[in-house]
Order: sequence, then C-alpha cells, then structure tokens
Amino acid sequence: MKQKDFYSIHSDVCKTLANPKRQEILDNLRQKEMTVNELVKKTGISQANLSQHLAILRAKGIVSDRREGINVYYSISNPKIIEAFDLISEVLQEGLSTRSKTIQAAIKRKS
Amino acid sequence: MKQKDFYSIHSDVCKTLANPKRQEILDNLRQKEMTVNELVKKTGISQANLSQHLAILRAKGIVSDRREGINVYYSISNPKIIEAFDLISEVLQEGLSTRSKTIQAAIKRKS
DNA sequence: TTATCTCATTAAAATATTCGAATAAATTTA
DNA sequence: TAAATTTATTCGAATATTTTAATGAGATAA
Repeated sequence: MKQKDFYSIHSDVCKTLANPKRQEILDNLRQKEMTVNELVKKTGISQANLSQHLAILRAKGIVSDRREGINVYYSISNPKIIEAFDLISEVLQEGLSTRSKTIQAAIKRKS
Repeated sequence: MKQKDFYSIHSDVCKTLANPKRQEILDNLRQKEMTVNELVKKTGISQANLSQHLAILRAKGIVSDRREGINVYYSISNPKIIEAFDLISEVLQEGLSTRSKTIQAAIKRKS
C-alpha cells in the first residue's frame, strides 16, 4: 500500500466523525446501546435521516447493529472511537485558537 | 451554548482532519516544523493547494505559523492532535469492519 | 391476511468541499 | 526601485455530502 492510501483511509474515518449529527449519535451511544426509535426521540433527528447516518457509521464499522424483534439496537464497536472523541474535547478545552471563553466554558461544562 | 453547538464545533475539528492531504501535512509536521516549500517538495502537492490546506488548518488552530525572513514555518499547535491521529491508526489496526488483512498489515507497517 | 410498528433505501434538491489557474502580497537581494 | 523567491488569496468548475420526501421491507399481533 502506498503512503497516500494510508492517509485516505485515515481521513475516511475522520470524515465519518465529521458531522454534528453523527457526533450526537455517538455521544448518545457512549453509555449504552439504543434503538433507532430511542435515538429519534433523544435527538429530534428524523427517522429517515438517522437511519442514513447510522448506515454511514455502520459501513465504516464504527457502530454495530443487532436486531431484537421489531427493534434494532445500535452500539459503538470500538471504544477507541470514544477515546478519540474525548481527545478532541480536550483539544477544544485547551483553547484551540480564537474561541471565546464562553464557548470554552460551555465545552468544559459539557464534557 | 446549546448541546448541538458542541457537536458542531466537535465535528468541525474532525472535518479539518478529514482530508488525505491534510493528514499527510500533519504527519509531516509531527516531528518538526517545516516551511511551505519543504512541504511542497516532500508531498508533491502544489504550492497553491498546500497553502489553501494550511489556511484551513490554521483557521482551526491546528497548526501555527511563524515567519522567518522569506519563509513561513508551520508546526502543530497541540500535540493532542497527534494523539488523536495515532488513536485513529489504532482503530484501523484493530480491524475496523471489513478491511483486508493486506491493508491492515500495511497500516501496521506504516505506524 | 391485514394492520401496525420499526427501520432502511432511493431519488432529487440544496449545500459544501476541493482543485487548478490566475493573481496578489511579503520579504530579500541586487 | 526592480527582480526574484516564497507564500497567500480569489474565483469558478467539478465533485461530494446532506437533507427531505416518498417508498419499501421486516417483524409482530389481531
């Protein structure tokens, strides 16, 4: 494999995380698995759109799905994704460039 | 700040990392600061395009710049970005979904 | 079977990203 | 000041992503 391919694969994973709705989905799944319907209620994202985002996360192996009767439960496949999530939070806390104190405080409160 | 804003800021950072050329730039800067020209020679990316990507990284505070005479030196602002980079590599190594053994081996060799 | 509930897929429109080409700006040297 | 070198910006075209709306598909219960 060429070095450039490595960067492509690498950035593909980041691309999958590079969407606010998918961030929200992952943050909701960090503690426990959830059904699509639970996620709809929790996030306010439409069912169809949620399903699309879950398909993207699923395709990259970031979440796993498990059908139980009429429901499908989603969970995070690899806990390192959550570590990466938290690492980004830390970078933000440490004052990534010109963000205001207010936003930084809010980030700190949230995480 | 609303929770949703948090996810937006979060995904903004990921979006900045979600490009193979920017991954390559960051990987080159991980050891030492470099001038734009050095990066042009090392990566083969055109000067204008490289400058565009550096502007994006700069705007998000991921890299810092320092002018010295005619040259501008770029470096990584926060080492946690590199930690995140490496964490993604680990996730890839751990066999994110359906990737072939070949690609995984190549990733392991590289990192 | 039919109705219902949950979830997935498709197509089309709106939006965002990336790149090359041209050009501008900053610094040094002659 | 003019020329040369290094880096930055702008614009437009091509491409990719995201969203809404409509529809399909699987499971359960009546």
